[in-house]
Amino acid sequence: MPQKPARQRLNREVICAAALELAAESGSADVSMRALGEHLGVDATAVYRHFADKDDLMRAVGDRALTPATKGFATSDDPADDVRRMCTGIRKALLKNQVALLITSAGPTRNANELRITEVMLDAFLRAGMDPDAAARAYHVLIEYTVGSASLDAPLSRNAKERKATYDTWRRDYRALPADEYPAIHELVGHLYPSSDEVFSTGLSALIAQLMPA
Amino acid sequence: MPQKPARQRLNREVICAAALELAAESGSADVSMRALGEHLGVDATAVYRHFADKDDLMRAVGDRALTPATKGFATSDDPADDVRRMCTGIRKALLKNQVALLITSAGPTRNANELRITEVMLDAFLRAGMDPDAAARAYHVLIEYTVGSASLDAPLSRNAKERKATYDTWRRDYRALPADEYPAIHELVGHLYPSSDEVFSTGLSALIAQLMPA
DNA sequence: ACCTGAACACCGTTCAAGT
DNA sequence: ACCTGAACACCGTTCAAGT
Repeated sequence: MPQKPARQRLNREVICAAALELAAESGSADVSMRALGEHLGVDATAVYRHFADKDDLMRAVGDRALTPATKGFATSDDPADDVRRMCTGIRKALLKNQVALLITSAGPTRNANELRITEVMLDAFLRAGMDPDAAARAYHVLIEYTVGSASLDAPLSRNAKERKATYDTWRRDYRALPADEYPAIHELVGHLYPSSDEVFSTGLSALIAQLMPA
Repeated sequence: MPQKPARQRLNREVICAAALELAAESGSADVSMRALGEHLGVDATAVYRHFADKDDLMRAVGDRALTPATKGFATSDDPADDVRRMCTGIRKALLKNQVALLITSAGPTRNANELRITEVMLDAFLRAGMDPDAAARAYHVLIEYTVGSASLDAPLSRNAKERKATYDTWRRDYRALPADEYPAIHELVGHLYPSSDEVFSTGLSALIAQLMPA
């Protein structure tokens, strides 16, 4: 009678999936190799048979997290809207899996989803009639804004109630400042820290409006 | 005869200065407490008499690195230009000291320089005649863009020759892709990775032009 | 071919002890 | 009041050994 397979054979796919599970659970993509090994039911060092080092693994994990942004993305006849939807999808995927900071620190993943995103966005700029220099520049600006702001928003994005409490604390800190030294802060403190999704949307619209021809 | 003072008494100021020295030397703000102690000629754990933990220390270091951006900053009668100069100064200070990623991961420092920057920028938006909501939003967008893009540019910003080599490698990777699957990348590959300062400037101008009234 | 486990060279942080 | 040093509970990674 056949042995029941105690656990699945290790490969890059199941390792990345396990890392994303741990990241989603813990709220941080900073997963230790030992914790990852335990989650896989395997010695921590077994992962090194499939990835050169942790950096290599983290790049693969980061790219895998972007799958929802590329899977089923459909180009429309409105290039500006395509760019907007793609950037919004990237942000959503990064925040959901807590991998924005990971990608920011590990650098370009050069993996499948990242390449697809680049192709879709460059294609949209070309369809909008932009010249090559403007198209390349717009691509870099929008990627930096999208990934960069997700990195800054990530620590707060987990729990709505907790996030609101943090914002309240920060506003309280501002109100405690001497009003004569910080008059503008005192005047605007009630308006600071709106929803970070709204802030992102404001900047994204501004960049698209300014960088892409009407 | 008096003992010569073997080394300076420890305080927050000299500890931050030492951490910034180490960060500038190593090209990364990720300094270990043990390395910091050695640099100070002191046991690693002595730092804990002056900072609650490493996070507390890193926030102080991050804010201290922003000193050049606030020191001697003079408000003009052109609010848009004030915002532009402030954001450019922040970027320069972050990249010089390699502290962008540190601030991104540690969150707001709530220290003197950060508060000064907030006051100067909010004041500029008010002087530009913006309503409170638009002013607060513009502040968040510009800070996220400035700090976020510096975080992404930081790993590359150290050495011009090395940076160019990295860009060349990335362009080579793009050219190796199948042209039928990635036509837009192939068309634009020669224009990708312009100077990151130019990319930043493009985005900054676009945001200011769109968010601040003309 | 793939995984294990000991080992190495590190971490941040606590706490009793020194001065 | 301030610093030391041992100790604790971790890290990423290498490499010989197992199967």
